[in-house]
Amino acid sequence: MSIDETSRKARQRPTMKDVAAAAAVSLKTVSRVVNDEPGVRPDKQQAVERAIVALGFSRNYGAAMLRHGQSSSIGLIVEDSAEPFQATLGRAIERVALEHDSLLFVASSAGTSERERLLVQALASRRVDGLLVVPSNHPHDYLRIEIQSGVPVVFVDRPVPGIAADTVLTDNVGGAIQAVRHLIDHGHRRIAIIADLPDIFTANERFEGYQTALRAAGLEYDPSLVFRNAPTDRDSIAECVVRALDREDPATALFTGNSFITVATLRALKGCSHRPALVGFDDFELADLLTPGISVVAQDAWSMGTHAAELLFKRIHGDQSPTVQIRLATALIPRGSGEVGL
Amino acid sequence: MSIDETSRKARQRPTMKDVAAAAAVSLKTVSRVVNDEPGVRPDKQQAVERAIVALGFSRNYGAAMLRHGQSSSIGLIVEDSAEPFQATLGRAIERVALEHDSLLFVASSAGTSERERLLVQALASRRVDGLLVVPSNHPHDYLRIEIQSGVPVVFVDRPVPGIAADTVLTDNVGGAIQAVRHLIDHGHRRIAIIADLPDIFTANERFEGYQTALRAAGLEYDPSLVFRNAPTDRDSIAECVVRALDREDPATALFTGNSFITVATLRALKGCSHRPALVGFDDFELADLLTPGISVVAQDAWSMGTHAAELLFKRIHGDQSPTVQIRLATALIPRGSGEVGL
DNA sequence: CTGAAAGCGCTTACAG
DNA sequence: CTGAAAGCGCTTACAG
Repeated sequence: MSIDETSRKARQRPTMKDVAAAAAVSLKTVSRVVNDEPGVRPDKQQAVERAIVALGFSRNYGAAMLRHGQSSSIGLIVEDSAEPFQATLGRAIERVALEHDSLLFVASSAGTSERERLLVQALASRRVDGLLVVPSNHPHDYLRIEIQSGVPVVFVDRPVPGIAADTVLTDNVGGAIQAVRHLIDHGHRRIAIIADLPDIFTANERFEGYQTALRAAGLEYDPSLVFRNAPTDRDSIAECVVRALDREDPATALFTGNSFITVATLRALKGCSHRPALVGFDDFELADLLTPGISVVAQDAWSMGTHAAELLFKRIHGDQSPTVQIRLATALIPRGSGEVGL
Repeated sequence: MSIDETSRKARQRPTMKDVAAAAAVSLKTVSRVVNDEPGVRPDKQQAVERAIVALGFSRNYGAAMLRHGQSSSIGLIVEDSAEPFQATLGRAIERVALEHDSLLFVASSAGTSERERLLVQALASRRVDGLLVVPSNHPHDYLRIEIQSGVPVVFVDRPVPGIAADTVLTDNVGGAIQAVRHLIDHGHRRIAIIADLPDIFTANERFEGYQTALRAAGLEYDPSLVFRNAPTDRDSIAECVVRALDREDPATALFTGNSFITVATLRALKGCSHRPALVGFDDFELADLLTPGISVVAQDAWSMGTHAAELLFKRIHGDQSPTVQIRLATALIPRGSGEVGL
């Protein structure tokens, strides 16, 4: 009964063979019509089109794929598809995919390499035409295998050392320099940085920018103003804020290394009587509605996704030119918090 | 040259046949090992497993699908996958899908029915095992066709009149009642509502809750406090705010019908000397960091997605029981803006 | 426990 | 302009 049900359902969808029978033409003629191939007599063409509508036929891409090797789908692996930056990235990629008649699988790795490997394999099994990956900071041998198998891969937001593939990055160093210089321009000399763990690529680059900006301004580098070990929980970040401010020679300005840290810092600062100047890396919603508005160096997730996806489809369409790395500029958005003097 | 390249690439991936040859067994034995079927002698099993690793074999799901009719993938159609509520929905669905060894296609309809139809067809062509849809408010005949073809469909956030399918909704009426009663409890008698267009299902339900709460408290319904035509641009919403407040008998409290409207209202209110009380429908990030914190009635996107996906997989696994509709409760979160008296 | 044959729904390569 | 045959990589149904 249940098996019967299943096989009936499977048969319920009409195939090209059914269409051919209904239109009294051969299977191949239906195929030509469906694929817009030339050389079909108008009357047969019409008969086929009518049969397609009448039967409610929809071509089985899977079957076509089996023969010609293209699945008309691509995959995106991020850490967390619900996080705003990555969600926007996905939306932009989705748009480009649709332009190429492709559909997007979205999968979240949660930042673990086991999960990432599992997802790469799952996507490879579906024979996606290409893969976009925001890589976790771990070995990626399984990705090398896919690349060797001929699956185009583009890395987004972070490169993977040792694997040559197109990569789209934010200009993290430049962005951090913008942020810190902005604070220096407003008279600050003691600027603390609260950033992600040093094993994260973007965190390292942003720290490098921080140092460069200080050096360029002839400011002394004070290690006691550097907090690079902020784990991703609010309390530890709040502790960093206290350590930066609650002392004899406090920081007068803060540079926060990503939007999670920025927001956690704001929570810690809430209710403080004398607040330091602040510029955050990465924009976030409502930054302009807070009092004061939060100045940020913004990354452009939308163009990042667009560039990455376009790069990927070039490869899918056979582009064999050398691997490229794209760096996207950031934009300083002053909203008040960074324009506070001493 | 380029064609050669392509065919070489296509052949680069080893097939079960290759594995069978390498392990000196038949194709069927490889199939048994790959599918964890019983009845394979341990030594052959090992030989196959070794060959799989050695060749880097990964099963082609597409080919398997062709035979047994399951693609091990599902599709999600939302209006905008980058919008926080829908992004969280997608993330929750993704999680459930992975538990069922399924991968998730995410596609954004931009709220237009042409795009939605196109996406339904694209997903149907890929023979997804099921479809989750946040439907646009338009006819959905193309969906009825898919349902008749046997594709399980679950509607999320909004029902589709005339199509019987599992549906997961927020208790919009109850949530609106919670919000408005909260304002009434704090002494407000003149409560304005700024909500979405009446052709939107959720907007209607929330308006119904607004009316019910007023009636229950014996308050007069004043049509001049009702703004149900707010198009989705900031300026029109700002205009509604002005019309509600800048008059002889102003509203003392505002109920905003979704988070976009809430935020636009806050922007309009920024800098106002005397701000009305406010409760918004739907939570948003940083609502607690604003001054005052914004009180909201929160929907639970995560459980919404989880429920919807679990419902879908039950259907995929053959559940034929009657269609259900799930209503998820909302939660009032007081943060300050709604606890302002007269 | 094992395997040879047929077939899923298409496209490719070829013949007329 | 049209179609019959073979084959893509698997699973199903069956025979040993």
